Amino acid sequence: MEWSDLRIFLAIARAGTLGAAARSFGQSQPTMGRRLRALETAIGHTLFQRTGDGFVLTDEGSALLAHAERIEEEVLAAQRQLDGDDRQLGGTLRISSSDWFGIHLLTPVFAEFAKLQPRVVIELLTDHRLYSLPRREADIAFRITPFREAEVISRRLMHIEYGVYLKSGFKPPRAGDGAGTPLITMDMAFSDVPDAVWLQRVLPNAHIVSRSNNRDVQARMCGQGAGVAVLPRPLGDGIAGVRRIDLGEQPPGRNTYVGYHRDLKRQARLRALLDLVIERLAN
Amino acid sequence: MEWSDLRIFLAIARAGTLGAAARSFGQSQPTMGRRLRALETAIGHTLFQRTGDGFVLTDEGSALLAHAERIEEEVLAAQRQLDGDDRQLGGTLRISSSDWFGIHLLTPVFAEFAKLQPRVVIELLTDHRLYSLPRREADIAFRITPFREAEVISRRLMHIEYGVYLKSGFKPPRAGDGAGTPLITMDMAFSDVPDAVWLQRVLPNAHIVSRSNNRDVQARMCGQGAGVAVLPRPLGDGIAGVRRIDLGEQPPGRNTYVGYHRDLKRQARLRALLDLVIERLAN
DNA sequence: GGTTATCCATTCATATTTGAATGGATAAAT
DNA sequence: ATTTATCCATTCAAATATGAATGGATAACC
Repeated sequence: MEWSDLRIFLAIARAGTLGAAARSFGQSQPTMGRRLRALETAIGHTLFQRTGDGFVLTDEGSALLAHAERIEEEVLAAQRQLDGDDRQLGGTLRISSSDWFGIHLLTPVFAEFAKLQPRVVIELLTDHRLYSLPRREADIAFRITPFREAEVISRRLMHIEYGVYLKSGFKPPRAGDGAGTPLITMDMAFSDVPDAVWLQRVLPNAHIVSRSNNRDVQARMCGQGAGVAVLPRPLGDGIAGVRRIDLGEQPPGRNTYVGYHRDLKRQARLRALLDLVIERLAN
Repeated sequence: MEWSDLRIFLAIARAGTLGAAARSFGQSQPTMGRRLRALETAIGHTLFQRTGDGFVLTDEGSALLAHAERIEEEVLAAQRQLDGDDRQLGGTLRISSSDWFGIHLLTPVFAEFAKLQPRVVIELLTDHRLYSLPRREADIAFRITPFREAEVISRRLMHIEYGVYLKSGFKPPRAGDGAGTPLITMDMAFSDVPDAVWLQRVLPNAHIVSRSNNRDVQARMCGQGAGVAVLPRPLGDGIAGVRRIDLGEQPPGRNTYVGYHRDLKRQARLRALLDLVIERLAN
């Protein structure tokens, strides 16, 4: 049984004749007659009596009419819900990013977005797992490496400068040496990131006192006077009690990329959030 | 939007891949893919994310899934109801017949049918209107004239003999005369029915004292001694206190026909009732 | 690294559905 | 009685949907 034939049945029941139903439904009279016949055959019951004046519902037809009307209501409810979500940009967006990026750069933008689109729920995931966009583990991802997946649409979002930071009032280390200088750096798994490598090259005699995979942790240790740290400038410049020091050269910056799955290209809420992020952060 | 495509959507959501859905649904993979695309276009939302491992519901897809499942339940409820009506022979049957025929001949059969099929409600209409079968004013009609409508399926049901009746103990009139004999006969509109014409021919000098369109009224008057009446024998033979008299020749009998609309040919309850009526009454 | 299995998307031939045109039946108007 | 309008059913050509075959991509296994 074709569910769509129920819609034909509804139209005929309401119009009372095949011709009138055809005209209002936008399909030809013989087609509607045939599809009604197909429905009657599929369902095993005569739904109308055919007269010269039109079609009269049988008892079975009347019973089915009640069901068909409820089905129609459910279809319309579905359409209203989806239209409403679209127009009101309701729904959830799952975002993945690194921790400091999410905390310091994304939250202001998301707070602004929440005021603009109060019905969108943003779920920000900041652990180090690489969330799979194809598997819908995340809808939008911010990464420091370019996206390689074919089904991901991405762009470079911004360039982030890094800086070297030390607690205010502490004596800066000597560039090219660093003896006696405690370092705060990335954890072992990320010890090969460009800024960590750079720091050990510039202060070859310094010693590491603290490792973390969390930039905020590094920043807090630095602020407590534990040592020297390379931090993204958006983060470091905002930490109280630390200053940026000059070691004669700049640490390497990083690009940040944003990507989403191509199947969500036309999703209104994703587009709206992305537009705002780009407007506020892109450089 | 084709409602049937919702069924495709349901199958894919449940199977998780296009191929598996196609195999279980009995339609090819490309067709299901196309119909899903058509649905997504019609509804204006992406319902699945396509991955190498199969299809993953979007939020919109999940919302629609809930609606689609309710629609499916409604369709199945409709099918169960119609199947149940059919199997249990539930529903209404509207029957039209003349009054005495309904009262004396049909009621015993209908009482028996009610015991066999307690869920069928029989509505017996015995006024003189010619109920229209095409307009579903009646489902089955019993008439003394053959059915002429093209869409009506009919058959001769039985031959009914008529007899002349008089109160027991009264003196029979003289055939060919009837002077001084009161007659009980049909009303003016039906004064030309064969038995009424016959009675006046056989007793040309008799006088009419009572007319009625109701055979039971005629029989009751006869039983009260009001006069002579021609009655259908199934009726007259059952009246207490009257006897059938012989005027030298038999009054004309009548055939009774039964008809129903051809669109109801396969309706189970109609067939069942008709079979029982034929079994009990046909001659 | 090569092979196999599984996935979805696309192409092209075939099957099915659809609609314009026509015809028969009926009712209403003239 | 004839004409007109409206109804549904049927035929045949055109349009659309469908499925078999094929190809590209990915993951798992050897």
